[in-house]
Amino acid sequence: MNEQLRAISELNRVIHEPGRLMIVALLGAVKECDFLYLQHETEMNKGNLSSHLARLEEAGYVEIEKTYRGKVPQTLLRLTRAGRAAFGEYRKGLKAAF
Amino acid sequence: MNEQLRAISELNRVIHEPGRLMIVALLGAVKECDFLYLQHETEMNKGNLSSHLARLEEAGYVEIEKTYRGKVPQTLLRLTRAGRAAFGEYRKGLKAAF
DNA sequence: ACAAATAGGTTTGTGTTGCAAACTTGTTTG
DNA sequence: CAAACAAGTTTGCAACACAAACCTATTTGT
Repeated sequence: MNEQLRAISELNRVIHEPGRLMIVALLGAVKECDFLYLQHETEMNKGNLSSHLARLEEAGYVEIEKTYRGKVPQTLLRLTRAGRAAFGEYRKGLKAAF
Repeated sequence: MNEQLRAISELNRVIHEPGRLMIVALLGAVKECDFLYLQHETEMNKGNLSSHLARLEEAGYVEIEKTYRGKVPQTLLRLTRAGRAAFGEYRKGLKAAF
């Protein structure tokens, strides 16, 4: 197997999925944001966004902090160190592939 | 939605799947090859490879020609014009995203 | 010569996903 | 105080990726 194909086959699937890739790319840029901002930016519906976030949290890539802004609940999201590292690796993989 | 996120969300899913991405990348480089060469290069099993190829053919991205080399059957694969175009778009999308 | 193994794929079965609709819990508005 | 709204989560389902089993023809071993 050549290096290009190996790089492709080793791409992290959790991050590779476009829905999650959008989330990770955004969080990589803004450090922290809330659920609704993310929903607006990605144009995903809530259900979809919620489950992608759960998967990223389960993978240890995203921290989910449930808090309040006054009386309205607010969910804050940020990449973990592992998430940032995994995203870095993913981009390195892409570079190696293309 | 910003341009980076839009580029990600518009990535062609048929091509995005790593198994198929390997196939398309390889066929983009070699113009034509047979099933077994592809299997060796990608390290996929036959079943998996066969179904990814079927999906690419159905999308109009790959041509599958069943022929013989002496008495042994040989399946030749190549990208169609549409496949080449779609792969080009996909790479442009990646560039726009990262 | 003929049974068993090999070659080259395809089809089937199954566990995972990605997705949107329906639901939940709390708050604000008429 | 009922109805609408906000902020998410859970559920249900169709599509998918993957490998095991299968198929058909040729080759090899005895």
